[in-house]
Amino acid sequence: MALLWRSGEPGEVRPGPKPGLSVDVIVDAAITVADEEGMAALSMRKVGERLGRTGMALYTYVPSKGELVDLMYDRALAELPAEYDASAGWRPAVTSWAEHMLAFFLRHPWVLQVSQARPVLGPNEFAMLEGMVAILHGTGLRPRRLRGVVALLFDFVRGAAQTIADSRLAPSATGVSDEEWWLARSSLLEEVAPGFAGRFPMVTWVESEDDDRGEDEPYFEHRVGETFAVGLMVLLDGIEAAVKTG
Amino acid sequence: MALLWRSGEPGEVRPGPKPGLSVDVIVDAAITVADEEGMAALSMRKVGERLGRTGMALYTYVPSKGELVDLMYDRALAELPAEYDASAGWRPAVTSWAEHMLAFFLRHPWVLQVSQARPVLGPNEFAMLEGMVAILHGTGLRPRRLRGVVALLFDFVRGAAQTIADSRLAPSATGVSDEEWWLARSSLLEEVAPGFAGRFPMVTWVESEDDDRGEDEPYFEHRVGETFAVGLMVLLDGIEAAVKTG
DNA sequence: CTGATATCCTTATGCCGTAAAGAGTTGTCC
DNA sequence: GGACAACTCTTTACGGCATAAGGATATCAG
Repeated sequence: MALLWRSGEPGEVRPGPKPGLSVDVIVDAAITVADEEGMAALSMRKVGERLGRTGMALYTYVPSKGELVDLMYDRALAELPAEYDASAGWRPAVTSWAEHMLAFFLRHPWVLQVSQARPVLGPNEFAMLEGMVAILHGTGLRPRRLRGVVALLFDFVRGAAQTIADSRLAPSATGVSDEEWWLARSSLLEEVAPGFAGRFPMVTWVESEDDDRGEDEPYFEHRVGETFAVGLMVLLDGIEAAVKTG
Repeated sequence: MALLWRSGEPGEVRPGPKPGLSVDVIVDAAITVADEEGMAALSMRKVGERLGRTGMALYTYVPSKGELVDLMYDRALAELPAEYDASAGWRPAVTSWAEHMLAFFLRHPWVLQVSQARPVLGPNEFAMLEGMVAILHGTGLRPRRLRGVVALLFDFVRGAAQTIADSRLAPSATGVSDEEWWLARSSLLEEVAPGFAGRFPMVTWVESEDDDRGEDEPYFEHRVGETFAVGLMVLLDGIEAAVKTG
């Protein structure tokens, strides 16, 4: 964990060859690999190769793959804004926070496989938290209530990001196009599970489009984005109720 | 996916030795392994050994480890209630759903590493959804709104479960006791990150206990459970607002 | 019995993280 | 300058993983 919080080390002069790498370039290379090929394809050897070294060379700078992943996570979080404009009230600020967060997760889907695995406790994770607690501080919510709200917000955004990221991977994995996949989903289910609609009437109903939507544009990315927007609205209303109760 | 929905196969008589195993006993054994040793320790070989076979023997019944994990997930979900008593209104019913769900995740922490990885679309997953949509159907919420609420609920409970599961693993991994770990967290941070409190004042504030709590009982399990309860309350209030708006 | 089909095993391939040992480089101290 | 220690990076190796390939054996229909 010391690596997470290291600042610019003094760089005392020491014997031995000049380091050809650094923790920073290793973390950057690892993030590139994860962005391009996904977390499953991330290996020490592959990161080493990208830097013109063997996989083992990385162990001079980083004690293990696990620590490298922690570093990747915290470094990636650095691209998030540190502050949000709450001058128009907490609602738009929280909305902005959630949207930045969602976009971040979609830019680095591999983060979704890190953030839920354990508390990493790096500086940029705290900076992100700091940003959103700062927004909500003005509401007058006491710490205990506020912790609940923070957890709720974070879990919701992460879950929504996960769903969207999945919806992007699923079709390419099966070879069908995006729209086809989601159009096929229901018929596929009826085929493999005869009587699906009768067995799960509520699910069938809730998955149906709303009355005010045309039948011609049922593609999933929009649908899932809509679900995010609705969930966020409901969540904000819940916070509002908590704020009013004091 | 056909395996997920297979009912009792007709069992047509066919040449070859009698099957010594079945998909069911394999899935059960795999769940036992995952419950006892965690998802990371789950391997085909280990499941095979538990059944007195080699790892390769499983491939007669199950096409890949990935499919086995999908089957594990859907089978585990079967232990959840199919219906909830909504006679006292949707609020207690949803609360009950959330508590069952949370307990389920904590009973099988490995599920947390499956459920967010991709849509599995097994029968018991739909049964679980059916149960909670049935609760909310009575609120009069339209499908679009309801989808947002469902996603919100599910993501929240899963995220909360993840946090609690982490808090149980973290100390044992580092070798310190549970209370020590969480007591040490702040001082550890001040040590490794001098000026933490000044750098992240809001985080420091929000992590402080509420005024009406004694200093003598700061252990984390309670704290995290509290956060779950608060989050759920906020969430329910949000749903209530959505219901009133119609 | 024959031939087809099934279960299950052994073996092998190519990944993975990382331990161990050593080659080569660069500094400090005498 | 020479010795030594510290350092980077490589090679090799170990034990694990999922799973492809091939073979031994058991069980059916004919």
